[in-house]
Amino acid sequence: MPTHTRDKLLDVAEELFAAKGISGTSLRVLTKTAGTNLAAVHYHFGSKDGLVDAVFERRATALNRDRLADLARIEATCEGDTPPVEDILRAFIAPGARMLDELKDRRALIVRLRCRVEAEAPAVVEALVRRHFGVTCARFLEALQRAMPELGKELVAERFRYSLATLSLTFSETFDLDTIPGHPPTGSHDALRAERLIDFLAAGLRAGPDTPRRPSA
Amino acid sequence: MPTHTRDKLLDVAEELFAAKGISGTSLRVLTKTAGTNLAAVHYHFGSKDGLVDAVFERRATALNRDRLADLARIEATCEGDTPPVEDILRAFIAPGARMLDELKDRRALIVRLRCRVEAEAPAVVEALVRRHFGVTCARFLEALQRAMPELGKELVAERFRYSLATLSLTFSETFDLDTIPGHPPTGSHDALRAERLIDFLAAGLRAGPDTPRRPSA
DNA sequence: GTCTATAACGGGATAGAC
DNA sequence: GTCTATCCCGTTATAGAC
Repeated sequence: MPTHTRDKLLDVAEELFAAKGISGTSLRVLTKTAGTNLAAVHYHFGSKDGLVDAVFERRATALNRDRLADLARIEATCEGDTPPVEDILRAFIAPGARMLDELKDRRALIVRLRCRVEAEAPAVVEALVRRHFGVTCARFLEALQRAMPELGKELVAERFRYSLATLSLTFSETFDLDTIPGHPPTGSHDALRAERLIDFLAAGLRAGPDTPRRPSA
Repeated sequence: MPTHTRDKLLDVAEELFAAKGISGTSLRVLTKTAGTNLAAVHYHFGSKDGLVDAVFERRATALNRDRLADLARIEATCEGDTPPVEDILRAFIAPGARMLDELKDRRALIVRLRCRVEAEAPAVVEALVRRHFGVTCARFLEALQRAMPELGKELVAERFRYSLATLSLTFSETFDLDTIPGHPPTGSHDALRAERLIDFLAAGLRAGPDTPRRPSA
């Protein structure tokens, strides 16, 4: 295989970036782990930034495709009407959860990468996140705004932002480890966790001022 | 003032850590911004890690104190009964939002730091977040579990985790800038945004399988 | 308590052989 | 397409004068 080294670099980079962050991963340990050397990175990707972008793009492309396809399908199902919020959320969340379950052996994924990127330099966030996810997120935002016209576009946008924040951190490893001592991550099956997350987010997105203060008690 | 340099270092460090992350901030630019030099850091804090911990602790101490005080107060108000979910959330969220508004001129805060830390090395997360916020989070989790016994402790714990994730990223600068192109951050007043966040999270925390699929349409 | 100067190290990028 | 060797820079940490 001519580009075997290239793929190996992508795999190892994805894994290490997700685990230790981008700036926390040096090309030295990266290439040593991949069984190659520094020069290979610069030959195949031009620079570390080039490698970062390639790693990100490989998953983002597939993820965006699946998300938009799922959304289009459910929108086609309910002719003329808008799909329920849960279904829109599922179209956004499920493809990532599916990926997580499929790639479970290698502990690397764009879903975790998305969280990792948060703390990189603003330029990196701008270049990667907005570029790779901007249009898809805008598309889903529209769908949600159409599904809840009574809330107003601004409020839905703000709540969608909250949802994205939750999603970003939920599937990261580090967040599960901390903050609540003694309470390990609940389910190993990410697809199941996704359903519980959808319940949580859908209720939050739909929240109205008329929410009952005490449910049943 | 004898320890003027020390305070200056803490202020500048907090600001830069929140803006560029910990590993993204070098002691060189940090000390130059503070108008001092490398040696001062090691004299006052022993190492960069020592500085990080001091920066974190200064805000965490005050934040935990305020959060627990607010919670104790609202629990005292409703004798014997459990306070509503919104009030518990407000006791957790409002102190941070207050801090943000008060320290607005300097754009630094533990609330943003909390997000920044996410992508640092796991050791940093473990050392800082769990240590500084562990007991307080556990205390609030108990309160929420008492407020919603019908949901079961595990589900409440999982949803509280979602809430913490949302809170962590919501007040970060970077997250607002990306992901949804063309939609700048909504309100400048963080206390107001906190109330909207409370609505969102409370509805999510309380979500039941009986949530209506379409609210009013 | 604060400084300058420097040590000791690790980072990404590159040249050039093969 | 892959390697070794090296360059150059920025990093933290430290020594020692004041």
